[in-house]
Amino acid sequence: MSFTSIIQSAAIKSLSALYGQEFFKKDFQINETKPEFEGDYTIVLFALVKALKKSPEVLGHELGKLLLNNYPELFSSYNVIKGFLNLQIADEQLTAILLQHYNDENYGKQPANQKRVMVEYSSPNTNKPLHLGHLRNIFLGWSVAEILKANGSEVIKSAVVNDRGIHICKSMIAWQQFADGATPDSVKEKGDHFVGDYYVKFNDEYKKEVEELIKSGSTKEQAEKEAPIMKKTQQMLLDWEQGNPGVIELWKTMNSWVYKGFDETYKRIGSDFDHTFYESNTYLLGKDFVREGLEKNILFKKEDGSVWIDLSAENLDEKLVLRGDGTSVYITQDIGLAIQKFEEYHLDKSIYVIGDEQLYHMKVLKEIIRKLGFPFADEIFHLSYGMVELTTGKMKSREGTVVDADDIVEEMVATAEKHTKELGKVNDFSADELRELYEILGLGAMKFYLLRVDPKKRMVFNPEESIDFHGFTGPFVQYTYARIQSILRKVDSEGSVIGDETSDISKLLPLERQLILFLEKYAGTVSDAADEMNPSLIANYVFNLAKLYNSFYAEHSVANAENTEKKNLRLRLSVMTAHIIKSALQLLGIKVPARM
RNA sequence: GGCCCCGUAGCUCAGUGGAUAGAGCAACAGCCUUCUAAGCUGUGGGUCGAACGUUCGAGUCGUUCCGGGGUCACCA
Repeated sequence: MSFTSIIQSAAIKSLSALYGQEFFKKDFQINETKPEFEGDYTIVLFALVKALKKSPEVLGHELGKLLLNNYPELFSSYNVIKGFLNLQIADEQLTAILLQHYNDENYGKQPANQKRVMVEYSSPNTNKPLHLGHLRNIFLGWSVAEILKANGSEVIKSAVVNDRGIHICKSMIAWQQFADGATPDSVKEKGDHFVGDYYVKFNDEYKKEVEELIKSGSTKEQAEKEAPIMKKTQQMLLDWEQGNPGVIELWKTMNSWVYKGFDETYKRIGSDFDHTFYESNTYLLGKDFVREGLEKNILFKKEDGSVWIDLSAENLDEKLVLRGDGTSVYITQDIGLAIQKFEEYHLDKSIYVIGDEQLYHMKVLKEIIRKLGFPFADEIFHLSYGMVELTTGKMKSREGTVVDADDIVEEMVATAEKHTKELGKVNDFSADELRELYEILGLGAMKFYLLRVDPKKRMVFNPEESIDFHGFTGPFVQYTYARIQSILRKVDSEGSVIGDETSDISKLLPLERQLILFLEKYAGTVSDAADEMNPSLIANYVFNLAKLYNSFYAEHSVANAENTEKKNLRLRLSVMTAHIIKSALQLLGIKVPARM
């Protein structure tokens, strides 16, 4: 149990004893004491003043005295300033916590809670390579999945691959028309980039044809419909839906190129999935539910045969759920897949990591499922995140203003190499060890950068300035870990071990106290991050922990401490800090180096 | 236009109704004979977009306005 909740219940009991009435959590607040005041935790008394008709000062002293009296092992002193009762935690309590947890690599993790959750993320189209926006999505989804696991849930990581549809046919047509039989192998290009090139070629050619048609007298609208390459593409989509063997063969071949490229990227960035759904398998799902919805009068049919849902009562207007010709739109299959997920996997919760541009779409989806009468509608959760924008504006693949995922990863790894060589601290590493270190640092910088901000907020990336390795960054935290390992190696080589004495621990110095108090908060942070599905809470916590440890490190020597007791205390502090850094970074998908 | 999100230091961001609003970057000044200087310490930098309201107390809650973005397709 965290200090905050221990203090909370202690205060509730003491207040009831003092004033003979019941109190609850919501009746007062517990905060961390601001650094300019003496104390560790603060009970804010204002809210109690009215109910008890006592001045905050009197109240504070009465409560403070009783707390100290009733919990002498927990509190060592208190003071009252205005309406704030500041409490100091006893040193013995802090050292006890340290002793209990310092060597527990699972500190902060919760036992299984019998909840099964699916997290869907990544969900790329198979017609172009991944870009920076996908990376935010992937890192976010992966991290949230790990955070939920740490809190005891069973998590299924899933991806939906958008592998069919008109956009896929565009690359296929362009390949037929321009590739002259080229393959990723023949031109030595990564498969997803190779296919992406033909998607771009399609758009170039399409634009050219439209312009020519306009020149020869067509209107813009006509030209866009009549352009030969577009007509061919639409025909190909029909052929695909009818299972034309040649088209299916080409589709399979080109998709396999893309998958190979994606797999390479996923492997490098450390992303994985327990299950992949393919849109080509699921796009027909949902039609049955549309029929059911019509029977139940949840949906209605317009004169032209198209099917709609009226959500104007929910402020969501009318939404099309099936085309007039009976074919699916996006939401049709989403309805089907959403239901299939719950029924097949017996989920308690289904999380979708999707950009905030689809907020409306996801609200509608949830509402439709609710109206269809499925009780799990409330357990569909859209984890929406803001777009990654460039200083020059939005990323658009068609206009070539995207930051390619493979490129940026490569750049980060190269930057890690440059810094490492300049510092020259690991000149004895083998080539393999160096390569591994560069990956750990480069990806650490990249992931931390994308995860340290609140997912909900859109973020700006400046391609001109490379991502930093100093300050509020992954490498800063990794560096702190490496420093601790260095201490532990030194102590180990001297043949010392951490003693198991518990008595005679001298008074804690301010930075030692602060560190223990901060380490204690890790479990609460992991739990908050899970409740809010927000990895940035972990990133902020672990950065502040590293910062605090670095101050401690600069101020006090561990290996050459004043005496054995201090040395043991500081070794424990260091070991626990290292464990938590490793654990927290793992939740962000970031690895730690033993040296850097 | 309807609905939704966002405006905090020059830049990128924390701040979950409580005390004099905090970090990182950038700028400036110090600190390596001692466990890794990718570090530490310090200085400067703010009408929290604006106004009104609720409250003992508002960056945080409410209303209105201003500025930016998203979305409202028989697109995906």
